[in-house]
Amino acid sequence: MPKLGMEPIRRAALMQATIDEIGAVGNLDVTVSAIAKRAGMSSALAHHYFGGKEQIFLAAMRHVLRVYAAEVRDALRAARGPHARIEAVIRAGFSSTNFQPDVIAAWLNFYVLAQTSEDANRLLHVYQRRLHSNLVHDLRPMIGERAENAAVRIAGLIDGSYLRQGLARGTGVASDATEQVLALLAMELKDIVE
Amino acid sequence: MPKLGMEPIRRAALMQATIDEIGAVGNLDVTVSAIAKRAGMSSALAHHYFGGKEQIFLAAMRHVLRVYAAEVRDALRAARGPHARIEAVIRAGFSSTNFQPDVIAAWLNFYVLAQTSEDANRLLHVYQRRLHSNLVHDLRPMIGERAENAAVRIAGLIDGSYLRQGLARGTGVASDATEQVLALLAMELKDIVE
Amino acid sequence: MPKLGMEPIRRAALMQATIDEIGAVGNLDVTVSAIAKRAGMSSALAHHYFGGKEQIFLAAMRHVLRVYAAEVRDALRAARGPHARIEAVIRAGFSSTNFQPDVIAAWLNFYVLAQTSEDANRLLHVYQRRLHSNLVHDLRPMIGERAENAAVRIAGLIDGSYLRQGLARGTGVASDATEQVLALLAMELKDIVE
Amino acid sequence: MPKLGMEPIRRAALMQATIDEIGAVGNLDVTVSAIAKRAGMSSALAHHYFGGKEQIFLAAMRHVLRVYAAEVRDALRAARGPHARIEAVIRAGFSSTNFQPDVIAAWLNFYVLAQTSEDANRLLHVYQRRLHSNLVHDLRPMIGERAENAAVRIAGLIDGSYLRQGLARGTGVASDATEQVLALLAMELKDIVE
DNA sequence: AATGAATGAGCCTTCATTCAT
DNA sequence: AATGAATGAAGGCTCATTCAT
Repeated sequence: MPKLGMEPIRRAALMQATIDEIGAVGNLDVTVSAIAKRAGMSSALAHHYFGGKEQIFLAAMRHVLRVYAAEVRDALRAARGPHARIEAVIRAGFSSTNFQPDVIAAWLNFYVLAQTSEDANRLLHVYQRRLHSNLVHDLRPMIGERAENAAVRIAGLIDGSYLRQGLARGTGVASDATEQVLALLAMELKDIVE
Repeated sequence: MPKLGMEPIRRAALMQATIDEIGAVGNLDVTVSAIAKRAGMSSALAHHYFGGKEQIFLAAMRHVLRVYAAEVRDALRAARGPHARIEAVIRAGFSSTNFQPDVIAAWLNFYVLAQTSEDANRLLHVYQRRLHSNLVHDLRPMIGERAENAAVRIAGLIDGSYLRQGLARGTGVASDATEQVLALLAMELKDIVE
Repeated sequence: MPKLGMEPIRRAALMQATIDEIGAVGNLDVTVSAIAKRAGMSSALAHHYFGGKEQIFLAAMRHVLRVYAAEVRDALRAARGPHARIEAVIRAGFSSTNFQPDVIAAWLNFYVLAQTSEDANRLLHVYQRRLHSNLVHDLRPMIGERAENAAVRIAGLIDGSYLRQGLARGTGVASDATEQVLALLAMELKDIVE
Repeated sequence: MPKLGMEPIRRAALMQATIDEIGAVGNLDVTVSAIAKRAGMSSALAHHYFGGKEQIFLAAMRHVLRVYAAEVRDALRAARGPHARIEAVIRAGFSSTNFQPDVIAAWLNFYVLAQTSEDANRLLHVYQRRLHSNLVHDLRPMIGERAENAAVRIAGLIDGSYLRQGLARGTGVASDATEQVLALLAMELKDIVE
């Protein structure tokens, strides 16, 4: 069975398994063995490829962020005009890929991990900065200098919706979350005199 | 040496020590021994009083919620008129008592705990419902049926600000968070045609 | 069964068990579990009392050194005159207590440990310095300035005999080793012109 | 790329790498992977050539012994007369080749290994017997029947010096060790009446 | 009321070794 | 000839929890 070039395959399998396992368990109290088993290999191999537990977590986190970033990029490419672009960014966050229980659980736990791990903290900051600049970039043409604060609020509400969704396990209504953020967007755009 | 009435004192000390320890460690990977030591007693005694680790966590969580609730109550009592009351509720969330690193870390971790523990989940829902109804209660006189959605957005932004604050450890700017939520409130109130 | 004041008893049992286990296994590839089992307790308790494997080793090493030191001290106390004292020091090293397979194996392994552990190195140096100064102290009255080098040779032969004894497991002839060192001593004392 | 005659080269590289690695680590807790990497090959290949870890150790040990034996042989060849020959044997042990930290560490660890491995034990005995007979062979013409015991003492001091040198890592003074053994030799030769 | 004593269970990690290519 | 892939086994260590005092 052993083939060559297994490394990327194994790594990908482990990253996905990590997300799934965190989703299944609900927190970061996840054993390397469980992740490895879910990925169909021994825990020793997982260590061989990643070096340690934290690095497995970080890789999984990067994976989630990468998927999210790709989704945003695609959505932006298809959008026409600033308003459509902002809406695209918002909708991407609540897409079926990102708004699933497993992924939400992973995000939430990554926030916790970020309190301890410098690397995790950095990754999350990258995400936040990117979201912020995406929003500002398209808000500015429409509302000028108020774009900065508006972006903070919109991003804040997105995260808040995520957080709250983490609680209501199972009954996730992505549509509602999306609508609330879009409603906020509408207000921000209409609100001439702040 | 004292023999009578130690229990409530011990329990209170343990709850506070739990918050502190979670804040210090940054996550729920907190040992009962560490908590007990911080509270100045043996871990065996901690078990004796609370029965187990999860129950210690839950008690700490209730404590945080209780403190928060008291703060809101006091703020509401001092406020005059619906607008002032809403502002009071918002400000309470970012008060110096609740917006400290330790407490934020505790909150964040309770969200994670709520994904596993039914009791924790219930407690967090109580908090959310209370916040929601507080907001709706005073928004309705001003904006009628739009109060429901507005409350969802405001509460969402409050939670989102908390979440984001958990990341920017140390550089907490409660004022900014408060301002952003108040700005949202202003928009919600002004926004006649939704 | 749990009593109070168990700590010193447990610690002593662990130290002895460590010596025995090293002797039985023949090297430092000794598991904490095996030591603990030999001492009649769980490995967790061993960790509780000593903190870790290396510290268990060091404690055992100190124990061996302490026993040796006590034996030397007693022997010195009973000896009359410089010559008798030196002979006492030499004989102590090959006493039935110190020249047993277990203890020899332990010594040999401690030498290895001393190459890695700073603490172990220090302990062994203490032993060497003490032996050296003991020898010099009583040699000097008899052979003056030649005492230094004579002491180096005598101590060296003592250690060498130990080393060689480590190989000939089982067939330990303490008497021969002692005789050889005493013979060296005789030469050192007689050798007027060096 | 080469295909023929690689085996002896690979084996030699592994033996040397083993010595180096033991010297670097300070004990026998040396991984096959580390040895193989140092020798520039995969650990699988190391197993392929030697069969297992212990056999790698034994091969390295034989290598050390072989180098030592060659050095002694050369020295003996150049020496004229019994006294010169004995001195040559002594000096060989403390030659720059054999008295280096790496090699000393290896020797020391081989002594430990000899307590467990029958093969290692045998190898070390071969060394000891050879040293002994070398010494006796040239001592006998000079001091007759006293040669046996003198050889034991000289060999013992050589080993003891080695052992002590293992401790004083870095500050190796081969000259002093040599001088002490030569001084002992002088005494043994002069000492008419034992 | 309070604690030292004690442990079973479990996790991360390492490593020698094997196997297919 | 040589190696990447893979794993079983084991070890050190931690921790929640229990118990006798």
